[in-house]
Amino acid sequence: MNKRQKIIDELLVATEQVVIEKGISHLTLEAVAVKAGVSKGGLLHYFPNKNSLIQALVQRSADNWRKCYTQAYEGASPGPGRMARAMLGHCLSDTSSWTDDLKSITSSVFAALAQDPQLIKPMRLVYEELHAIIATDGLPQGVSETVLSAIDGLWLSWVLGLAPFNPTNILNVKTALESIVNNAIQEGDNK
Amino acid sequence: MNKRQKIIDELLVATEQVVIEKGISHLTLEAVAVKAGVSKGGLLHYFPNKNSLIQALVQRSADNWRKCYTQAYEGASPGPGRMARAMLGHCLSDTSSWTDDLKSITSSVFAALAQDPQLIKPMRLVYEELHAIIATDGLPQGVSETVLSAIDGLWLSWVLGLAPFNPTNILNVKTALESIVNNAIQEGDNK
DNA sequence: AGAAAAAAACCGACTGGACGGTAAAATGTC
DNA sequence: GACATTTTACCGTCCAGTCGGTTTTTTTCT
Repeated sequence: MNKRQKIIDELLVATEQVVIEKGISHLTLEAVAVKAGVSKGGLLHYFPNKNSLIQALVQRSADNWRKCYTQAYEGASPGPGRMARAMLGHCLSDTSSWTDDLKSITSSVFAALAQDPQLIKPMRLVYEELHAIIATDGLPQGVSETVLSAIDGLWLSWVLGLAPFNPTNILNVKTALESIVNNAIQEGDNK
Repeated sequence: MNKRQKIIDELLVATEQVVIEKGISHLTLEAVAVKAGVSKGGLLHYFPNKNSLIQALVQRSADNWRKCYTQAYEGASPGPGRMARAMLGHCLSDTSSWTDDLKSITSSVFAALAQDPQLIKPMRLVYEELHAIIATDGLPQGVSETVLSAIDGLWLSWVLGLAPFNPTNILNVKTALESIVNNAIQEGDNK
């Protein structure tokens, strides 16, 4: 990674932090510049305008997200419900950097929504890819989709500020989902 | 409902429409006033500032949301999984005004996030009430919570613009959830 | 009932600050 | 010296909120 791209990355990290720490309403070029330790002009040297800054932020988050679930998928054993099991293992585990990834992804989504909802497109593409994999997950129709939706529901309600981060509830849902997935796999075996 | 409250309600509806039609970034007092057919001064006569406007909007949506699930709950037959069944019947049915309610709720959440994340509090309270009911739903631990989370995931990913509104996917998830809930109820009967 | 007074509703020009963006100068780098 | 980088000063726009005023409605008084 050359120097220019390294700086760009730092600027994007700063952008993310501003959103997380101060909220979208305080996401200004000035705030990002200060957080990154440069002047506003310096920031605008790398991104011609705010739109392109957020565009890059979203792209970065989307790429990261894709990497997340791809890794989880590859880490799970092959067979029916591979993606469902991968997500349960990765997204709902204590040890993962799940919450950090979530904050990152969500700050991008918020920034995009506040700037221009169309900017969210790269995220949508990743989501579509994810759904395409889910559709061939090999469990009875709707089961893997349910796992995905339930996980989505847990983190979205949290990042929107609707629900507190509740480990107990997450664990309960995780356990229930695991048993659902296991049942679905067994039913498939018995057929 | 007296005249003043009727006007206030119309102003809140206008606010909602502006968010839905133009996005949070274009939610200005001027835009709301125009949409409602009054002047900015007229709008500010009822709400001393933007903050109080959005505060009222969130409160209204929260009340509406509470009404939604309370009605659904009361409409479902008593017994284990009553809330889970209620939500599956109401939230994921074709005939319901679910999507309209969602747009309304979401526009409030967005407006709150853009103005001041703390304003979301009334929503959080409703969510907590909902969870309290869910916790006593009588199914094995985590099952009703999973239903709630899955439904949340479906609508949140939609309203955030991450996923298209996909009736087929919704139906698949609904079917899977119904079978999960039915199994959980039967298991309880057999014990 | 009808005039007078008071209150409530409403308007729209204006202000001050915030913020996105520009441009030229200054600094550093090869 | 040429080029990239960075800063500083500045501009124009947008927008929340103010304010003085007008109109409409309600209340009060006779």
